[in-house]
Amino acid sequence: MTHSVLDSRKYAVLEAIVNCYNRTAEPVSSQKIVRDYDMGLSASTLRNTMADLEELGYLTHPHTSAGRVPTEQGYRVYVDSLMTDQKLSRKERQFIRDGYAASSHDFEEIMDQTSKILSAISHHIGVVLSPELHESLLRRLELISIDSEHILAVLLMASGAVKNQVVSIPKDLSDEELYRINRILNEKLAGLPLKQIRQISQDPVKLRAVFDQHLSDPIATVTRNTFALAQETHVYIDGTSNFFSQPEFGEVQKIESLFRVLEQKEQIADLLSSQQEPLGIQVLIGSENGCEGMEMCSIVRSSYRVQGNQFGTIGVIGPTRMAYPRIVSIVKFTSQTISELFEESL
Amino acid sequence: MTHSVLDSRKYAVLEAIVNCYNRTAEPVSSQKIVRDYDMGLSASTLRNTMADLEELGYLTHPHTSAGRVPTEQGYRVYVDSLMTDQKLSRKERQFIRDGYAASSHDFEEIMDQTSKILSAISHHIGVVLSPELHESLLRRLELISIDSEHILAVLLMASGAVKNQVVSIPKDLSDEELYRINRILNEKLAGLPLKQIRQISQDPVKLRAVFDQHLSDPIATVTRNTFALAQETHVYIDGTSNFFSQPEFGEVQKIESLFRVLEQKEQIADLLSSQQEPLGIQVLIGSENGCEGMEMCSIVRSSYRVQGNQFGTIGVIGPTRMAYPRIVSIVKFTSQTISELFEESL
DNA sequence: GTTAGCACTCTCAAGAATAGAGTGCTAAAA
DNA sequence: TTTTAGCACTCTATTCTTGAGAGTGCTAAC
Repeated sequence: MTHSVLDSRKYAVLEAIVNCYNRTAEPVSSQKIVRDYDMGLSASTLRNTMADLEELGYLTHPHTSAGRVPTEQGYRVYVDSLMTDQKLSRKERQFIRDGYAASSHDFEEIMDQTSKILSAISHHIGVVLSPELHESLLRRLELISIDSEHILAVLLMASGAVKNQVVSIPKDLSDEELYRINRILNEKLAGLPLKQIRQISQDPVKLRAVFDQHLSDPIATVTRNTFALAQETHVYIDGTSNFFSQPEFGEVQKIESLFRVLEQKEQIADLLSSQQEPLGIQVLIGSENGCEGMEMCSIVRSSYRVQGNQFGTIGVIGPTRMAYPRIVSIVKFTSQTISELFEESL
Repeated sequence: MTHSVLDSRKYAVLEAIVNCYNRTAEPVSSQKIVRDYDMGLSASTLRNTMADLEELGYLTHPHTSAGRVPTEQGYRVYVDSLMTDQKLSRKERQFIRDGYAASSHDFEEIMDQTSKILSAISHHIGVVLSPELHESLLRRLELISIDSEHILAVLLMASGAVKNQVVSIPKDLSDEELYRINRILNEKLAGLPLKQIRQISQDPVKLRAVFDQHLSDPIATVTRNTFALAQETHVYIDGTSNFFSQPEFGEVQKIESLFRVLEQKEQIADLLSSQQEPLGIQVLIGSENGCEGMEMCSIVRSSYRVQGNQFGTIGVIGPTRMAYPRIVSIVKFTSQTISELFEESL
């Protein structure tokens, strides 16, 4: 086969080096390849090829007399066109499914469990970003009186997600009045996406259009306050301590910067959601993630479908030197599984 | 003043050493004390006293020609009878109050915010354990239909805590029937502690006694399933990365064992709740916490009152060498503040 | 185009030497 | 009897050196 830039030997050597480096975490020498991979070439020839690959930017040298290490660019080529799909074993697939069998129908529990499954099976960090609520369809709304000035609004989404929100109310509302408002809100708003409801709630004209003769001052206020909620997604992380067993994180300062980032949930949320197209799987290698302190990490992420056109993201964060084929398969299969899970719960 | 075991000079020296070591994280030499503390004694004399303190078990030697370091026993004496209260500055108190001013009435947000405040002001790890629900009084219960086989039960507690629970229902219940059950459950169960409700729900005799002529098969089932929830507390942790700046955690393996423990939320919950008496503040020094992997850490913890006789726990986890007086004040003040917060929200 | 051979470079581990910090002990001073 | 000065001794930490080993790059032969 012929490739655009490299001849097939260069590709083969690059693949071997990535492979070997991912196993050992140590620079790969020409001899090592001769011994471990039967390429029918001598060490000398390999050295020439390796020098070429280095010139092209796919490999580096830690120092003069060390073996070669793939660069980010090298990994990019590997991920894009070299690596072959690695099917998960029956056991692994079962492990993932079993993980969900144990958890209840509770939305948060499913999210949390997903991060645990991902980290347990990948031996890296598992992250889950809950879907943005604003694409979500409101299934049902329940208003519960707390005290004279507050109510608790429970928003049950079609996906099964539940959002509790303490809402200020303007003046004492009788229980009957509250109940009436509750009924009307459900009648008029259930089934609509949250985004649309928010637009309605902030626009007097639309409010009038939706509620018609039912519109009253209390209704307008309650609606506005209930749906003014900030855009909010939740991040679930598990397996952070897996990073300690990675040899390249032997020094504290390297691991420190990573952990400082991981504590910033918003950053992780951005990291997962930025430029993620629906249902695609995506690999961000090293500094491609654009996240300061995570230059030594790669991310394999995929969105999952909760319901309708509403998506969340799951991912695995590991060292740049990760077993991409395996991790990609894990993330792919898990996102499928979770999507099916939500589908059948409809 | 006279003490039981030690004369006042020994106490003074021990205090000076703890003080100095906590500042520098390095073994304290006799000369260092002469220079930094005006004790009116020569280095020689101090050396004698230090040797005595070592014999008594309050100090150790890393090696022959190094300064002294307090033992856990030494810290124990320091904490129990040596250290003096250190009032928080006006600024610090304001910082804590401001932290709550920003957060809404949402129960979870208050918990989360508390852990953030604790870690930010202490520069250690802030942990919060939500109160066990079973002591909590049920304020209101709301049943929301999900599908033909499930409903969502929303339990609003008197404390403001909210618990969402997906509940299986035996057969199709009409909306009217569900509404009726909801009304009856509220009528009969609101105001009771969850623990009692659980007992009732599992005992046919008690069920009959409470519900009287209203008791029906669906009511019994819904009640049983709704209140069968596992005992559940939530742990909120923030500031874990603060540990990286502690000099005694310069090696990866030391910090690794700590982080492995921190990822086990149940262990942290146990750690916080074991033998915690109401409203007392408590300091667990080093291995006293009985938590494998946390021998190098101390915990300052205190319970807070949410409502009635229902308590949660907050705490700060830091290195054994922590500024105990300051941290104790922080934990004490924060637990007061949070208790007041819940009191006024009643 | 491929390979063997070889000089060269760099790292890593082990050892040696040195400086410095701090103690413990002893004997003198208060 | 308590305190202090003096001094020998111990241990650490740093620096320098050395040697072995791994791996490359280049050159010349196949």
